[in-house]
Amino acid sequence: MPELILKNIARHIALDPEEEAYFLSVLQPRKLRRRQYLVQAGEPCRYECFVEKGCLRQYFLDDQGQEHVTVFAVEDWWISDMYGLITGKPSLTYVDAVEESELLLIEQAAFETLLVRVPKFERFFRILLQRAYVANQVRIIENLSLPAEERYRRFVERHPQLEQRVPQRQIASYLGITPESLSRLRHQGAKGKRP
Amino acid sequence: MPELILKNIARHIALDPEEEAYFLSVLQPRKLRRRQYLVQAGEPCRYECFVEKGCLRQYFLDDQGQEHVTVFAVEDWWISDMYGLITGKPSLTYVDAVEESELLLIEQAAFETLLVRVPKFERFFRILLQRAYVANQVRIIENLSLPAEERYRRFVERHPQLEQRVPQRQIASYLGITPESLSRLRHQGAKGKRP
DNA sequence: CGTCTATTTGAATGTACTCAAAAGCGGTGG
DNA sequence: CCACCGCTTTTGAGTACATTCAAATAGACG
Repeated sequence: MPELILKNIARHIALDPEEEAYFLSVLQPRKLRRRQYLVQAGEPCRYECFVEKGCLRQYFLDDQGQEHVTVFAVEDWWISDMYGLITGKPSLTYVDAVEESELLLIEQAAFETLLVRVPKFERFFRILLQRAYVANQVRIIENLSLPAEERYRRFVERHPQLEQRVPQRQIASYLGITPESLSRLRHQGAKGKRP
Repeated sequence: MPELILKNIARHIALDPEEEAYFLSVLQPRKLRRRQYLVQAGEPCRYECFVEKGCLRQYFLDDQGQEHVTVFAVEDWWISDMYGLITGKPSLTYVDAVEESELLLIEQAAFETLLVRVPKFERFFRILLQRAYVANQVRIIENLSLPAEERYRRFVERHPQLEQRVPQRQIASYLGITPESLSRLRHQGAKGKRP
């Protein structure tokens, strides 16, 4: 069944049959209901996670208890609390389901073992991380240099699906603006078209 | 001589003597004067770069021709145009020297070969990238959730050295504010202490 | 249906910005 | 050594965009 994840991996490395079998044996399927947590901040238990179906979000709470969404992950994406996964320390972030989702998890210890037993995965995750790094650089750049309206425009352009699936409140959080501001942007932006 | 880079690497992987010798043979020492470019946007030539001494900055130009600093790299840090390095396409960013600097470069092709011939480096750069990823996530979070003054406070806290070595103009750019605003922050922040 | 949360709208506020000009600093050449 | 030039930093005034607080409306879920 896990066609999707194998295709995802095949984009960057080629597994022989044994490696593939071993990899599949490491995966833990899991379903998540809307609003259900995969990871909670402060919790020691962590996974590398691949989304087969549905949509997850990652967020953290600031000093005032405000939520800030850092990542959305839809089908064919990887998501995890990278900090927790690397350091073994308690997570800094929460990950929960935006909608009913089907996941494939790799438990932290199994993840480390996988990297040792099939070193090709070192390469695979390095490439994944490089892309994530570049994407984050671009996001930092855009957050700093673009007005909110333009950031919103680009967000919709890049994630046409998400616009419909995720509450505006959370998109506003991802963009770093208040829900009120996003609401105004959306309506003013539409109007501005006629002279 | 290149003690520093070997110690840097030894933090995550252990090289045997041959591997070490090969690695050293790949390094190209280079000195850079103040304001001299290592990489220019649009240029196809790219390196993975380790800073032995001095300080580099990475930045890009937006549509209006404004500079935006994305990274400072001092001694014992790695810096590169990751986008160019991954994709082989022309760089999106500029990298130049803030002060007289001594670098160790790995040319792009040599870098790919290194990863193949000494796969331990896949691991090394994966770990490096994981840390960079987390740092970028934190930066995104802070840019979105903290007022400029607090961002400045934390920047100084984390990079006490840079405060002295880099023009305020560039720090302002890194923080995503205008030089005027940074100047005001610095002076108001100091005053606010007495009732 | 009723409750709870999300979204919209309004009014007042504030933070950071733009534009403009003065002051400071460093380097260069007469 | 001093005078000048260019660039950075500071300071001031007016402005704009996004925020906060508050309240009304709309939607979703049990």
